[in-house]
Amino acid sequence: MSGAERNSQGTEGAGDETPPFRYTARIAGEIERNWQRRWEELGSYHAANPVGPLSGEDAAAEKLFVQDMFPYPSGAGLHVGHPLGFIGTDVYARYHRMLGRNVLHTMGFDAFGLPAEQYAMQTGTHPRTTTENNIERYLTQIRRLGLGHDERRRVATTDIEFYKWTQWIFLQIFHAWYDTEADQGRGRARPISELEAEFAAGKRSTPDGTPWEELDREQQRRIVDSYRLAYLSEAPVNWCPGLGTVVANEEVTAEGLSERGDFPVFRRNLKQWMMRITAYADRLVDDLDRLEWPDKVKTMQRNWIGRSQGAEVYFGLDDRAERIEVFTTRPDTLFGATYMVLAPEHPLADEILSAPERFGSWPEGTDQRWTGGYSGPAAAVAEYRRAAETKSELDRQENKDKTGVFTGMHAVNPVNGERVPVFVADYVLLSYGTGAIMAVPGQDQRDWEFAEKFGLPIVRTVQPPADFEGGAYTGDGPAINSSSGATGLSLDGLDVDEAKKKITSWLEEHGHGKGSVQYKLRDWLFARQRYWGEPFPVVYDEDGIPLGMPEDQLPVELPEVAEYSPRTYDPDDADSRPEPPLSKAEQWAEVELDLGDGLKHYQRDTNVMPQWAGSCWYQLRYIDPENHERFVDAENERYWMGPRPDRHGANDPGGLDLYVGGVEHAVLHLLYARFWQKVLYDLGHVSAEEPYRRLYNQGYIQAYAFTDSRGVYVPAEEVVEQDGRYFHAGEEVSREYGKMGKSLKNSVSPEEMADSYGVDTLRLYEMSMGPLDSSRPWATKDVIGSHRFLQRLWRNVVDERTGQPRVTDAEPDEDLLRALHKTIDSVRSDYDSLQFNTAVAKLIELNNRVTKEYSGSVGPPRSVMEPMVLLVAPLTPHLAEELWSRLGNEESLVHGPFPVADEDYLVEDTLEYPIQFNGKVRSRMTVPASAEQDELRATALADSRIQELLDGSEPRKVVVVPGRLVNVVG
RNA sequence: GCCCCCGUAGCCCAAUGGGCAGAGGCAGACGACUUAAAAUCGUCGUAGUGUCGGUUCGAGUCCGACCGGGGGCACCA
Repeated sequence: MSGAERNSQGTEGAGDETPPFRYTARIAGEIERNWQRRWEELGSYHAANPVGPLSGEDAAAEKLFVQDMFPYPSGAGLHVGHPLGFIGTDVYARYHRMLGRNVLHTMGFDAFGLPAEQYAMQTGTHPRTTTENNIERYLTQIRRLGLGHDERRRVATTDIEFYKWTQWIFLQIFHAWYDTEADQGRGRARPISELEAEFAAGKRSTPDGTPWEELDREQQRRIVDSYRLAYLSEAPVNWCPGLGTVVANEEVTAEGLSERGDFPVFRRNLKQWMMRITAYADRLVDDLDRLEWPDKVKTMQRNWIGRSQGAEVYFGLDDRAERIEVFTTRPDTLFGATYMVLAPEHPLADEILSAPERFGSWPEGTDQRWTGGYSGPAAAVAEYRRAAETKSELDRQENKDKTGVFTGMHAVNPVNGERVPVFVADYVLLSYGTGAIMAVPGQDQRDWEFAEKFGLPIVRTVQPPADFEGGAYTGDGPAINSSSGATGLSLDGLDVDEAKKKITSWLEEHGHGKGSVQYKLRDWLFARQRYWGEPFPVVYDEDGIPLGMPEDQLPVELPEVAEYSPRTYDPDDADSRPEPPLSKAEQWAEVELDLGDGLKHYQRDTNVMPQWAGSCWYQLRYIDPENHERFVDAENERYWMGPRPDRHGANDPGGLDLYVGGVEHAVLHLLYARFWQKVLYDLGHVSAEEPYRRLYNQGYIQAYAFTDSRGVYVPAEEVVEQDGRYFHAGEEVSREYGKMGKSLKNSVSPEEMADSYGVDTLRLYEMSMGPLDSSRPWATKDVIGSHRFLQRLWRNVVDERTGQPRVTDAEPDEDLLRALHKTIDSVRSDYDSLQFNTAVAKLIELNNRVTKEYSGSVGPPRSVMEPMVLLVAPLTPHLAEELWSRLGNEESLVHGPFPVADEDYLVEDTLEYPIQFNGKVRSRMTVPASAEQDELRATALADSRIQELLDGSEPRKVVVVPGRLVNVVG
């Protein structure tokens, strides 16, 4: 499309007769540039802190902290979908700023990450250069939107001053441990020095009981290190050869691929940094109840943490000292446990492999189905394990057929002394619970399937309903077949909950088990073998013991390297090993330091932190971006984020007031950030227990895309619709609905819209097209409607020929006053609840009314137009400022005033009631608003139409709803 | 397979704790302005709320089943 044609969709193409002061795209653009410059000169969006370099008197006011999810400054440029949430938060922030609140709203950049690194690999451009260029470009785009950000508070995670504090926080976590006994068993992070002191004082015994002072320094360190909240662990991690790095569980899709790049991920034992997020599992679940978050996100976090209550049960083994420990959520079904299953990697399976003499052949009478065709348990288990290891996650998912082999061992069910066979099967996972289960086919569908296949006994221990058909019964019911003469225990007749309680205490009493809680949540794998991330502030001594850098040596800056990429491999090469880029900076990696016992040689950690690190705490840095002494000043933190029981109830955990972003961060960023916040809280560095008190997920702007017969995308803006079919250049094309993007040829940029209509029109349209939290299709052709409204509003204030105000000092009539105050009232409540679409509708409605009444030579009353200008100001700030100033006001309206509805105009003197007859509206009546039930009833029954319908008979019933209607039932 | 959310006019969307189905915008028709067109302004439809059943004086709203769309989880014992 040519430039001229493109313009014709806007108002720029208006002919010579266009009145000189009409609100066109050209005038809108001038106004927007002007006011953006004025705001900058005035520092209109500067929020005052109580103390420090950004302190100011405004901090005496009630605060509001509004935040958008940290954007990644991609080089691709924004489309109109990106700023939806940014505009939403801006409208909310502006509204509250006008109400007199001290509003903190800014935006920084989550700027570490792969794209800049990959671009560096291709072009040799330093990732910092790319990142900084992208940030500048991004800023140019969002600044044009007129967002009221405090520019002084912009941060980027890649700023050295910023990541110095990210490293500092890492050290706090590294130098801390979780005391599960603290705070009445809720647990709390404490400094690691306090743990060492407990060991040294003998208050806490070492794992094997050796007195502390008898251990050498290295042994002591190994023990202490095993308690740290950030720790090194040699454990199975997600190794992604295609990316050349390990990734967190949260970054692996259900198909076993990396979320970024879709490369296969393999479980490999590698030494890696972990964060002990599991220590916080209970608090992370429980505190969800204290948050004003969408239920959907809370549910996703609950599912991810996956807390389940149950019991550990110990099964003795035939002729052996060991026992098998299992975790079950259904200890009440113990009498139905007819076999057991170990995960293929279970330690007990190792013993079978290491004792082929004992497990060389099958016990007499072993069922053929149990052998897998092998000569004995040792061979069968070895082969089964090997097969399980090579199976990818995807294979395991696709094939849910139960497989397994018998181990040759029998265990003893503690409740009745019966011998049950022990199997190895891959439907049991080593990583969950104890890696072993008691199998209860009667009450578990998976066990049922296995039992059927292997010919194992099935015992129902819960009575299913009479009409129950099918396999395992997992519902409630009375316990059956659940007693034993041998042990004297009986659960028969108890319902599931009662039976659970009884059996759990019986197990504890007899030493056969105990109540237990399990979680799906695993510790957070925190290291990446990449370049463009925060280096770990850690060095290793000659014993390989990790030591935190002293605070005064922070930041540990990223070194220059020749190669920005880690070594990557064939995506399927599971046996490859990570080689971080920083390990190639040998000069940097080897370092002489004095860490207290003289100048010594150390080796730096060559991993970098995952991209999530910066976004775990950036809200704290927004508060105090210029503080060089501390990551955030305590008083400033308390002001902006501290708990406010007076406003939010006694249980308020604190946190910022409104956090808006997409739902895709439900478990990653939002879980990690909560975790860091809680550690910082425990260690006394912050006053808020939660980072984000209120969360709101904005929807997405989507778009139609069109493909021709070859399946190639054609420019969406050139497609025409005819009778429900779509054509491009005369050829029929097919329509699909989804994302907006350059490659789909359906991308619309904010700049195009701003050029055609002005930014205020774009902002207004985005806010009016639907509720902020729902997704909807973009429709460029609809934007004109928002623009027309602004033109009419402008015309009601400004004479299009002279540019002079049209308003008069005449008093509006009472009807108009009522309409105005009703609008004020409902727009305020819509703004409060983020219902911007209905606020816009009400403003248009009122403006249409004014337009109708005052379209002639007499302009509308100033006392109506001034409040209207103030009401739209959060949505269209540039236009509103311009009109406000043309109305003769010298002060900017950024800090108010904001109209207040006069209650007197909200109550009506008379009301029109519908009168229903048998539920259908048949007539109407107008009565005084004060009319009581009896009067309403009498007036309704006296209505001629109702009389007619009743036709002389008595109504069977009359329903009177004051303020609503009257329903006569005949 | 299980769980959650959503289906209102040609399209995007409104509609208090059940209480008059329509606030607003787009598109459309007609009209004003214009030599004409664009732009602008004015006037005006259209659906009975995905389907079936239930509760109720009264259901878009509550309950059940089903259909369609979106999302989450998926051997987690």
